Amino acid sequence: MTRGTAGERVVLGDVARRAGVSVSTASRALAEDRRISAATRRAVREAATDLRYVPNATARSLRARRTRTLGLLLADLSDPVHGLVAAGFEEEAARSGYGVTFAAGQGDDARERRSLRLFAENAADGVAIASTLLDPTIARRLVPGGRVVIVQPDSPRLPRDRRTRVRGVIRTDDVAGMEAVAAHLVECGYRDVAYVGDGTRTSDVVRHRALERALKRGAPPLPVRWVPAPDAAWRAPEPVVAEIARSLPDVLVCFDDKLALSLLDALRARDLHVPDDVGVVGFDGIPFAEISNPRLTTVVTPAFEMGRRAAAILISAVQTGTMPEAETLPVALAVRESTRVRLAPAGEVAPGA
Amino acid sequence: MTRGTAGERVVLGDVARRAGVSVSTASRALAEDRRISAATRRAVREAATDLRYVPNATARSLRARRTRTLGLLLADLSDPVHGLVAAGFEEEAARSGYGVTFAAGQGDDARERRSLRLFAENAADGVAIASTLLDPTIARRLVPGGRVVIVQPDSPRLPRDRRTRVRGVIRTDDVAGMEAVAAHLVECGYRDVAYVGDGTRTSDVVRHRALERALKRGAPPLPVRWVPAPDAAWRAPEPVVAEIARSLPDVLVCFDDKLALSLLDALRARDLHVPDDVGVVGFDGIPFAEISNPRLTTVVTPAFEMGRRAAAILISAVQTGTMPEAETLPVALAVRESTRVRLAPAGEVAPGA
DNA sequence: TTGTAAGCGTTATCAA
DNA sequence: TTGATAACGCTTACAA
Repeated sequence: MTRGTAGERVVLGDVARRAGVSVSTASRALAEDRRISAATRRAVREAATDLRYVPNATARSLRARRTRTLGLLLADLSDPVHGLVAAGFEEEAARSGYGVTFAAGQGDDARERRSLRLFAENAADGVAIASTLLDPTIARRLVPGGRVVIVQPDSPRLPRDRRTRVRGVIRTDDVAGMEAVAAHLVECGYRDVAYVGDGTRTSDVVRHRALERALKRGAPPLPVRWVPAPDAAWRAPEPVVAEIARSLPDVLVCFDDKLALSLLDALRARDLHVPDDVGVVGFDGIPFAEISNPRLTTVVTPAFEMGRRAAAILISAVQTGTMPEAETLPVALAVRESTRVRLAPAGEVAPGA
Repeated sequence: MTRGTAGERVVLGDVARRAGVSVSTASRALAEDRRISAATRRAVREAATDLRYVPNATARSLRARRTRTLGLLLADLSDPVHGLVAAGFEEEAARSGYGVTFAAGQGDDARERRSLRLFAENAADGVAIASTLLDPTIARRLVPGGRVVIVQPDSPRLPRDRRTRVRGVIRTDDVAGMEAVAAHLVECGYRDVAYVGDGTRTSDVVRHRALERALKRGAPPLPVRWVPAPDAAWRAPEPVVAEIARSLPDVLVCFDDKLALSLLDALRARDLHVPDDVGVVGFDGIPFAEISNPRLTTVVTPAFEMGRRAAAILISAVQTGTMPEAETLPVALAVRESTRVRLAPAGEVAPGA
């Protein structure tokens, strides 16, 4: 028995020897190179199967100067939205034969930089960053080829308006989402609207402002109260609800579903009934928003699809060498049980007419 | 300017040249090798920083025959339990300087094998498999070193009893969990108990049987009805609830929280009130079980911790060469609102006395 | 159509 | 304490 048949690692040389050809022929044969005769190709394939040959991607990557690996950095893997983004990212990457290595930043700047460095050392062909506070410019610097796509950027440094053109950014159309929310609130006859959010994150500011603007454009124009809720408020919503209860608004528009659902629970603990005492609107459309009690009215965002697009864009960037322009994915308002028509019964009464 | 200062990739040779030493010295210096003088070490470090040198992990891995990378294969990344497992796994791996590459099997056998093969080609130092149907023996064969740890194995092929000793397996103490559930059910005075699950997955069978046995041991012994619910029933629970409604049990013990929560919603849609008309018990303790309405009584499992342990065990196996024995992590019953004392008011009446 | 040999960027062996 | 040099396993000019 030749070497390689035993416990030793089987390498291409072993396959070549068994097939009675040279290493280069074996290499080409396994790559289905047309220059190698069909017979030789089959012989090599068989030798490879017999020996249970597993190609060494490390050696291949070193030689080829590309790893067929994508890096994915996100804030928290256990978050439902991020889980969906990651799932979509992995699915698309796998479809194209790319591996995915991932890291969670946990909102810790040092950790995020360390992760990007790890991606760099491991020579990821591209990197996606989802919902982290990291400055995109810094992120691009930390990734050698600059092949970075940012999903739902939350850095305060990124231009907030829709006109500025950026490359390699994927976001949801939060403005349109909030416009739909505003229209729905008006339709329901809500007057005293409160927005609940932390007041600093980019996506929070974007959503908050979009809501304000849309409501200001109405007839009559409606103001929006702001109820501050720290970033982790969804883990301990009671203080926020206490603040809310001091002067109950008609409806609460929440930064995201996690917050909205936890508020639902905390409101119930205070015997405040949704939607009778107060309406609640979420943002994201996570699965549990569909089966909460009451079911949550929310803006459904395509989290899984964002992940897919991020991977697709990266792979295309790797292959073409140019990073596609920013994409904004559509969202949809799902009206459910946590909001309802308030004053007049639903009808032909044009609001403000 | 020497080569490497420009856009070209900076390699160790560039650092060595700038520091005025040889490549080998530079390599050792960056590895903080004691044999290199402190002065030289600092000089090399500085050169590296100046040039923004990023070591090439691919080359290092090729030479060192280990990648400092772990593979994680799970069924569905967007599932809350898996998300937590993944988060724990990544955290522990990162703590030890390991990267994590992951893949989702989506219950597709071919896809799972392909993922394991990808891990093999990329020479992951170890692989963790969570909640997949893959036969552990096959899994071990597909991973070169056999360094596999299986989290919550769901293969029908794995020995189900607690005596058999296996290596590299991490599971939760589902039997103890169901015993606690049984005790709670008895305490509540439930008589007509139904178990809802798909009837095939290992964890389903384990939980089902454990519940049956625990209830059979009571005084009086209680039987358990079985309500079949296909694997994906939580996406479309209506047919299951229809079946349940034909003859309403006192309490539903569900395979997992996802199923329990979706049943909660479907029951409500039918005007069946929980816990007044029927009690509901879940399993897993996912975050939303704490804030559902009613809040879900469930067996809380340490999903995040399972991920941590899996990574820790793998890393130790990589370093020591031996795979630690199976671990069973403790669970805890969380009694919440979806179950309640039924017949007699809560009191000193010993059940069955 | 196939073989020879160079080289990807490290680390480790052996000398000095 | 440091330096030359040979691997690691693969792909790809360049030859034949």
